[in-house]
Amino acid sequence: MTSRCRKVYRKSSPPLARGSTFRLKEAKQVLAHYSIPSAAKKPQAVLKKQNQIIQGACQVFFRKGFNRTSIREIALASGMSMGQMYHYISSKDDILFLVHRHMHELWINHLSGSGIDAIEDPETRLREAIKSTVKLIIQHRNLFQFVYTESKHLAETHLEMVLDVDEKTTLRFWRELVGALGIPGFREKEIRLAASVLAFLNVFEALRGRTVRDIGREEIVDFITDFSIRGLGLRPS
Amino acid sequence: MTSRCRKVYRKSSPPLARGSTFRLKEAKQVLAHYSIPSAAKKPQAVLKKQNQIIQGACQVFFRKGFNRTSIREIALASGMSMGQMYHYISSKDDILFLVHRHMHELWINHLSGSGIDAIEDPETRLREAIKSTVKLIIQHRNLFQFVYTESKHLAETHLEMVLDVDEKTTLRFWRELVGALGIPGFREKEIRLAASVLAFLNVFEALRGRTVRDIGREEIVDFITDFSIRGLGLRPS
Amino acid sequence: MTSRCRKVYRKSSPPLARGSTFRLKEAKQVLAHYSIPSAAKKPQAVLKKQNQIIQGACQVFFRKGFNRTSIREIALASGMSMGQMYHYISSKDDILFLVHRHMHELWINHLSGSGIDAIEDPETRLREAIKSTVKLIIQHRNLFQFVYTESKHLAETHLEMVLDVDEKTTLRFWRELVGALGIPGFREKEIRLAASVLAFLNVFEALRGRTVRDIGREEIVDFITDFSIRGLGLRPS
Amino acid sequence: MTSRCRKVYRKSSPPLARGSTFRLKEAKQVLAHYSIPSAAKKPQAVLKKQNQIIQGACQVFFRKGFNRTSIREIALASGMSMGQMYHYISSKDDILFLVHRHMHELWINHLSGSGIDAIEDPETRLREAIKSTVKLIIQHRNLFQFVYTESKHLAETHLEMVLDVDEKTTLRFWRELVGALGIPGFREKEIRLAASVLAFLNVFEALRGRTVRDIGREEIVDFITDFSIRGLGLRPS
DNA sequence: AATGAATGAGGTTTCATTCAT
DNA sequence: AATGAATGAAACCTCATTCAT
Repeated sequence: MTSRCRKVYRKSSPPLARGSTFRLKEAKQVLAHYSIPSAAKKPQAVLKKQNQIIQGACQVFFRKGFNRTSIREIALASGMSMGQMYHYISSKDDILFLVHRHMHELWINHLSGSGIDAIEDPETRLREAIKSTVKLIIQHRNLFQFVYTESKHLAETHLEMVLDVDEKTTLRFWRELVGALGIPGFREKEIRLAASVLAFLNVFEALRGRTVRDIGREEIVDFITDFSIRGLGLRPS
Repeated sequence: MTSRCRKVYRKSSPPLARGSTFRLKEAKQVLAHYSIPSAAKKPQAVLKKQNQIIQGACQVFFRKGFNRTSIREIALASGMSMGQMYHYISSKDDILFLVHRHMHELWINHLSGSGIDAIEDPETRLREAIKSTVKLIIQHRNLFQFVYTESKHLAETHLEMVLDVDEKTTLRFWRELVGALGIPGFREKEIRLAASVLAFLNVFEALRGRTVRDIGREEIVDFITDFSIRGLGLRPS
Repeated sequence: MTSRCRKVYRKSSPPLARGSTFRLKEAKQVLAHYSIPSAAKKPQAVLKKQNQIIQGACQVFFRKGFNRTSIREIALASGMSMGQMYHYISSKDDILFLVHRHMHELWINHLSGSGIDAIEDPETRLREAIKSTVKLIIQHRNLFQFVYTESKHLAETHLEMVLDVDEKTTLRFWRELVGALGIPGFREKEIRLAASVLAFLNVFEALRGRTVRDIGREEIVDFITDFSIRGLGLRPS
Repeated sequence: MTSRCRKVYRKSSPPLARGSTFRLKEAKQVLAHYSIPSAAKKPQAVLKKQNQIIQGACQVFFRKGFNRTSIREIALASGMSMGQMYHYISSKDDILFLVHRHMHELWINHLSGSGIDAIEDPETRLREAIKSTVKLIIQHRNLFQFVYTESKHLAETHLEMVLDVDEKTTLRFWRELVGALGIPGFREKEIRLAASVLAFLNVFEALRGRTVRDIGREEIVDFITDFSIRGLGLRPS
């Protein structure tokens, strides 16, 4: 009753970069290892169609939430018949996972494009990463809000996968950045805790921004950035 | 299809304390103004039965989530027949609201009992409020996690009410505390933003603690407290 | 994928009478131990409604077979709504099992009523049992044909139960009768084999009678009876 | 809803050998007159591909039954694409018919190879035919079980054809053998009845052998053979 | 006040068959 | 001749809510 899913995912040994220099490129590689089984043969068609599904699903999901959205509605919004859709996915949960992965890709690509990895100074790098992330999340508020509140409805296998992705991309990314700061008194434990808290704070506007919707985006971005930096004991620029 | 609820709540003008001294007592009063319509006559019986429902519902909700839990299961866990339960509530959403209110009551009572209101020094008062709240939330992790992730599935009327309660108790409480600090450069906007962020950070462990479950509760409490205090630009004790 | 059923049956230690005198009464008791879980409370209502379902289901099953019959059709033929029907069963397979049990009950009651158990002479008793059984089966040709060809479509749990019932009523009954004959050279093995073959032959008309439908029932009954008796090496009356 | 099949078979007047000497050769000829329409041109390719389909289908059918097996699975097991498969058949029912015909061919070839037709003495010929048939059926238990229990799910046209084949090969074969015995009191009616019963008994192990699986094959073969011979009033060797 | 049976719309998923390439 | 993507009609089952007792 708990789980309605029967098929399992193929994750061919998702590699976890060891060492102190986890960067965005590696995060991308990690993502590539998680895929949804499909009856279709051509990988390219799969990618295209799954994107179509993601787009359609988001339209409805953001409005009604995961549970109140029926597969029929998703198919309609994606411009596919239900039969066709099930050619490219195997369950409703699969769609949620696709959206989840889409969110991660969006974030990674955004950061890659903003040249974070190239910044030398660890403190500046962290600040810019936060700022850039918060901006993105505010911009795609619906997506992040949806993913962060609905992922928990996934059934076992899918849930594990989602947590896995999170752990191996987001958390690892922040941990690396915090670790590079060399804050006195911060050992592995504190670093991980800080990384987790940073990742959490980033998503503030998407999850609880309702109450501060009258405040400008810029101000919120700056506030969260400064709050995070100061929270770590650093001095805001 | 979006909303299955037809009955509306009686909220007889929920009063919002004006002035600079919003305290926990007033939060309690606010809460008292939100109630669920029931076909039953005796108010006391209603209270008792509704508590029974809350207890039963939580047992199942925490395990299976709101949507996967059927009314029948809640009735069973509450030791009532379905017919009886519908005497004291009018819809499944009502139950979610009851749990929500229960969470708020728990928090207010907890803070009341810890003598926060009596602390003179604003900085100490804030620090203790945070610490006490984070402790409570970790202790009742399931409840807070459930409420914070499931509330958004409520249909219109119920959702408004939930947000209203939040606004008039939690947020107002933190705003008052932050406002009393007199941080330079903090006008109403910044104060509200800070209050929102604090309230959000408190709930970190319940929402994202999964990733730091190997770290001791005490350490997490202290970390969140210090992080919050520093984030506001204050000096941790 | 193989089994769609999740709920299991309560069989509270189905007793298997030991010793040489298994009779129809005991077969009845065995049957009573197999039941279908139902959300309903009053056992009497359950019995009545389940009978209603059996009657309705048979109307459609005999015409279209198990797989081609939808539950909607069964509900319709039973004069119930689908919701109501699912109050008294939990799956389509349950209905098939109910029909199976119904067939066994019919047979046991028929034999009970024909005074088989009272016949002293083992040979006469066997002959009469065969004759009586074959008659019944021809009379309820559709029912027996249906049960004997469709039972194998059941999923695991249900299939086991059906085989169990068969083993503990039908087969045991014939084994007892054959055993009482004291045929020279017949040890346990031969007795069980003979019992199985007899049970199989009885159902000839229902399964393959199509090809001899122009021949009178009486003649078929006599032919099968004599064939069976002679087959065992006995002398027909 | 009852029948999903639209295409009909070409049976160019299947000839029924008249006279008292129906033999296996003629049975083969009868079979040859039943075929499945195909869009393909070369008859030989059709035969080869259809055999491929039969082999693949059986793998899955025996495991999951007709209804639970999807066309896709059959195509996979046959090493064909779905499109290709539909070049050589026109419906799922066609496949069931192919398997049915395959079973008959197997049986006829088996008997042909065992020299039954050459045996002079009618009693010996019958005994050997039974023995040989039962052996074969036990050996190909899955096939015979499948065909005998699933054929009835066929839609009208196909069902008629299957019964036709049965009537014109199996039943006619046994009728001829029994007729040749010249049993006193056996007129056409009794002969046909006996033939039908013999054909039915042969298949005992495949249909109900589950209950005697601990007993050796040899013993079962001998038991069925002797039982049949005695049942006809003859003396076992 | 209380019971639990009844309703019926709606959910997700499967699959035989057709069709464009 | 061959591929496999696309269709769309059911299929089985669940459940919030109402109602007769």
